[in-house]
Amino acid sequence: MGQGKVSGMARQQLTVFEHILLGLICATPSSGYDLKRRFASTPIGVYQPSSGALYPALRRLEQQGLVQAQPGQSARQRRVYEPTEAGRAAHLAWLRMPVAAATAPGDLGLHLMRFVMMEHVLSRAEVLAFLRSLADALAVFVADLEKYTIAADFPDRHPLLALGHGLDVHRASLRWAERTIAALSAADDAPA
Amino acid sequence: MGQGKVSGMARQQLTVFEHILLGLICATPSSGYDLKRRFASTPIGVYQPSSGALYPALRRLEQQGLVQAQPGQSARQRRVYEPTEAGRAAHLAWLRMPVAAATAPGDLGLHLMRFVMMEHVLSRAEVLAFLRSLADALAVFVADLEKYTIAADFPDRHPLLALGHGLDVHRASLRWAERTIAALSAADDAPA
DNA sequence: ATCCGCATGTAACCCGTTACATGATTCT
DNA sequence: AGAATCATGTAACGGGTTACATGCGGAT
Repeated sequence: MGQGKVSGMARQQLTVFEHILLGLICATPSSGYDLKRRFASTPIGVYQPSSGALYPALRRLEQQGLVQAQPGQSARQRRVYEPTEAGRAAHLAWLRMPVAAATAPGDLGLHLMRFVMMEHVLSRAEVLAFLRSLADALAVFVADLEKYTIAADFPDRHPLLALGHGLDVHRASLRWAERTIAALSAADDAPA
Repeated sequence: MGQGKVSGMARQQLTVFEHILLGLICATPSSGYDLKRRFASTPIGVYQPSSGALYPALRRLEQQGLVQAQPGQSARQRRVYEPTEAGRAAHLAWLRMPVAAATAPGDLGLHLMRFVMMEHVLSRAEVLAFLRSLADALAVFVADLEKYTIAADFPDRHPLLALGHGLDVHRASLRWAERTIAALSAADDAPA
């Protein structure tokens, strides 16, 4: 999870958490508390960042010049952050990052997060290309796992069954990607 | 992931990683290097623990009296660990830990790991009960998510689509659990 | 005036990562 | 003997967790 020693000057390469915070701030300027509540109210409370993670991360983003506290506004007991130009650029670049086929299964949650944040930011063509490359990566993974599964010759049953679970789950992801491509391709506009 | 301040005396409550190491050692006594290779050769190299994680973790297990280096044996440049009685008991307790419905989706990988390690250690009845409770937890989660999904009224499309992915994936897990229950119930013995 | 919720922040701790260091074995 | 591999270990660093500290604001 950490990405190790870079030392010396300001570390580029944001953490996943930082990227997500930046994305949320790009969507709507927010204070730390706002972000906290947004995480809390998210469909099923997956991951509730602690204060000790949240505020330092915001400061790091600020120090790297990716976000800035809104100046005028009001009380000084509430720092509402908004993205800088550099911040928006970094966020955009993150959204556009290609899907690495090798790590796609492990990064699935991350890619889903990116998918959500892409809406209204990237073009439909870009979104479709993203989904296409995600589907391709999953297809390769599923194919490899299938090959491995039939070749495998375990003495025990549970390992093979567990492998089967991975296969099922990634096949479901793959089908979702295909279906979503179809859905987004079809809809030119939704009725009210 | 960490479980925070316990301070003072020997911290009980092993980390997931420690539990897995303990499980591997219970299955077959191993040195750190052995374990490393076992991780490496695992179906798809998911997670390759670093030396800096592995050896300290083994020492912690040793200090808590859960494993011990085989004494007689041979060279002192290769510590082969075997479980102590306390270690076996802790491993057993871990395998028998009930599936917490609230966290089951997030702990799915963990539960799969436990499922693999259960073979030949727990009775078939216990394994089936485990799978049953896992299936129940997933069913609840899926039902909740379905309810949430139809109730939800987002202005945007992507969040709903992403939610749909979660639904698909967990439905696949649920089906796997049901199917696996059936498979293990049916087989009294496999033909050669 | 006080009490409670908003809001930000900090200290101690834990553990994993990278990268490096260092013995022992084995092969040639 | 020297090289490659086996095998264990350590230091610096990053960042998340819990738990606590602290100020401001509005309600009673």
